[in-house]
Parts: sequence; C-alpha cells; structure tokens
Amino acid sequence: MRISYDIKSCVSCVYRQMLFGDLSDREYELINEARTEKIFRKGEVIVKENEPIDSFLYLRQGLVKFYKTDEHGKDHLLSITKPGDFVNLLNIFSDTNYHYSVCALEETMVCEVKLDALKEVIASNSKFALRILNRIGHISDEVILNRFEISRKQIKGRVAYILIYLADQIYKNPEFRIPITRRELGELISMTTENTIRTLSEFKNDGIISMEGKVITILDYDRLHNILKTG
Amino acid sequence: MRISYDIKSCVSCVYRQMLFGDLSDREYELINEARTEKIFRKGEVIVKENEPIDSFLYLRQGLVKFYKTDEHGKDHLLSITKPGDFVNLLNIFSDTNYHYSVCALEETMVCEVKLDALKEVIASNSKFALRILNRIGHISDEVILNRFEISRKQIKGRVAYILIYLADQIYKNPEFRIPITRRELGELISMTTENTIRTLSEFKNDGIISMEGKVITILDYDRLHNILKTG
DNA sequence: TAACAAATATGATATATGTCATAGGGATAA
DNA sequence: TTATCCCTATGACATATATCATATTTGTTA
Repeated sequence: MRISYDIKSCVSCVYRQMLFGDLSDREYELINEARTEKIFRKGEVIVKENEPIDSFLYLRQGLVKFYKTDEHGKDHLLSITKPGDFVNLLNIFSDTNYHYSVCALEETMVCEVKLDALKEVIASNSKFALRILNRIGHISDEVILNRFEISRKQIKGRVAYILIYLADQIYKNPEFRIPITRRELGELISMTTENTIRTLSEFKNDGIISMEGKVITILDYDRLHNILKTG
Repeated sequence: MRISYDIKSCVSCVYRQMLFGDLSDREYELINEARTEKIFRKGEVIVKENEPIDSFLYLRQGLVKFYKTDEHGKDHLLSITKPGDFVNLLNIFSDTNYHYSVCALEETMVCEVKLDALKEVIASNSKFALRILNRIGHISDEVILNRFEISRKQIKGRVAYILIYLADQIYKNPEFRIPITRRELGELISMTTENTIRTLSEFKNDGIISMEGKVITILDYDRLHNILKTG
C-alpha cells in the first residue's frame, strides 16, 4: 500500500459530486482534511475481519473482494465490489468492528475518511446523511439478493447466476473479463474449484458460453436463463 | 386481516419511543395521521413479492417470515423477523417494489405508515432519518451474516447455527419453542425437510439437544459450538 | 530467463444430500 | 366428532457434490 498525494485528482473525481454534492464548503473542507488516498496492489489486504472501524472507505478505482477465512484456512467470499461502492458494508454507525476482510483483486485506489469527521457532517446535514445511508442500504440489498439466489440454487444455477450478474449488472456486456480466479468464483458460490471449472467447461462444450482464459462470452442467453430458473 | 382501532395502544407502545422519540409534536401528528394498525392471523400474507411499496411497515407483535416462491411452488425463506423489526427490509427510499413476500407465522400486529408522510418527516428531521436508516442497516447486516454463515456450512453446521441463533439472539434461553415447522426450517437453511429432521434427530440421539415437539433445549453447548465451527 | 507456484483442467472415487416411499400423530375444518 | 391434511419421522436408494490424483498451462518472482 502506498499513500497518494495527488490532491488535484479530487477535484475531477466522479464520486465527489455523487457523494459529497450536498456539502457546504465548510463541511467539504472538514471531510477533506480527514481524508487520505491509498493505493493497494493486487492481493494486498485492505482491512481485516474483526479490526476496529475508524474510517469510512470508498473505492475510487479497482476491485475488491469481501471474505472470511475459516478454521481450515479456506476463504469464503461474500461479494465482489466495484468502484463507487463502499468498503464499509456494514452499518458504520451501529457497529465498531469489521465483519469481513477486504482484499484488492487488482490495483485499487481507496479514499479513507476519518469516521469522526464523517459523523460530524452527517449530524448537521440530513441530505448528506440520507444519501450515504441510502447507498449503503442499496448495496446491502444487492448482497442479500445475491446470497439468497445463490444459496437456493444448485451448482449450474449458481454459475449461471454469477455469469448473468457479471454480464448484465457489472459489465453490461455479454463478453467480459472475469476479475476473479475459478477458485475465487467457487468460494463466492460456495462450491469447490473443481466443480466450478467442470460446470464452466460443460457450459462451454454445450455452446452456452465461450471461454478463453479469463475472457468469457455468453453465447446463448436463453439457455443460460433457463438454467438459472430451473437450477 | 383486520384493522385495529385501539388508538390508546399507541401511547404505551414501546416502539413509539424507540422509533419516534425524536419527533416534534407536529411531526408525530403527521405520522400518526398516516398510520393504520393491522392484525394478521397465522398464515396470512402481509405483502407479496413484486408488489409496489407504498407504506413503511413495522412489527409490533408476532413473528413473520420473508420468502420467495420458485417456479416449482417451493418456498425459500430469507429470514424470520421479530417484533421491533421492519417489514420493509429493503431500502424503501431507493426501490419501489418488494423483493420478498412476507407472511405471518403467528397472530401478528403491524403498524403501517404511508411512505409519503414518512419521507416528509425524514427530510425535515435528520436525527429521525439516521435512527430509521440505522435500524434498517443493522437488520440488513444481520440478514447478510446469517445467509453467509448458512451458505458456507454443511447441513449439520447449518442446523447448529440456527439453533444457536434462536437460543442466543432471539430467545436468550437454551430452551425455546421453535416458531417454524421443520419444513420451514429446511427452507430457511436451504435443505430438504427430511434431512433437516434427520439432523435434529441425530443431535437428539447424541444428547446435544432435547426435543419435545416444537420445544427444543440445547443440552451441550460445547459440542454444538464445535459442530458450528467445523461443519 | 529459468524456476517455481498457482491456475486451469479432467478423471476416478467417496461422501453428502436429495428423492421417493411409508407410517403414525396431531392439528384443523366441515 | 370424524375426516382430512400436514407435520414429524425413518429407511432405501438416486443424484449431486466433494475429495484426491494427476497433468498442462499460465503467471510471478528470483
């Protein structure tokens, strides 16, 4: 991890308007003074499960995974998260420690704002408060839906769900570069690496998708949707 | 369902203070005018998946389940919810339709507040806004954690998790009356009814729990916790 | 660049879980 | 009250998924 001092980048940041558009100059100044920009390399851990929360974090660039590690050292992924999302999934006002570890899947830029400063602004600006909490709520709902859909399906349905989720929600394109390994994909849908690979191979052999390393293209949406529904 | 006109009950309601403690007299009046109290009998559906949201709902008494029904008519439970929780799990400000159906597990009293009135008060009172959104966030986090823990475990671990959750979090007592059938328990942990019953029987035969119909007592916390960890 | 570790891939086999069948008990409605 | 339906329960068997073994390919680091 290294700290970025490229202050200019803040002015042009898309999230400045998106998140902090409702702030007065003084409030913005308060946030900005409490702000640090950090860059994490692929594989670096951003926060660890059970660590105390003292900052509000949001993703400016890159991609991260939320996960927990079990007694046998196996990781279980809760979700993957894209720019604009928050690294603090859980309610930063009602809990004091992280529930999940967060790790960078690629070079990732994170903005860190001291929680005290954020709370001060939230208490004084209800528009801002609503905006932040709405976003957290929305992200939480998406995580709930994804976990629910995954847990009620069998392996083919789970893989189909993730492929459609990535194509439709994340990349908005039937062809995309999957940002995680097959192993991580398995950890995300609670299946073994081997069975995850086998299922992808089966989809490929059946002409439902094409695969070239990490680049996946959905060729037959209808059949994939059918697997999603019945599996 | 029947509508209750027992207005006096509102004055002594524990949730009045808990939720609406920050409101001015005028704000409270606004909410109260937009409020209806409804009583649902066991098995009655309170809201249906995909219906538009036009009210904020909270549970005053009773117990409900959140669920979805699949193509084959099989239900899948997301969670069960206790008094003080909201029936609107998802972010009522960022979405327009329910994601899940909600059904009463026992006689249940629900307070319904028109969303327009609630939004008006939220916009003018940031303390109240924070209180409401904090609660929703907290409930969402609990749902996320439960679903995550369930999906990463095998059947014994899942049953152990639910038993400990009910004993520790909901009833705060090693002996409790389980509020759902074995079938619903299976639907909650994404397992078949038969295997759910088999696992409970196994725990009983091993002396880990005792069971007498719906009344379950955890006899050996240590072993159950061990199953939770390793399963 | 070479050496090594990790990722992808597939087969054989073991284990976990689901499905089907059956039966008694208890709740609910006519 | 009886009749019916659902819940609880258990066994036998089928299917889904995990585990173990092995090989090739890819990516990372010395």
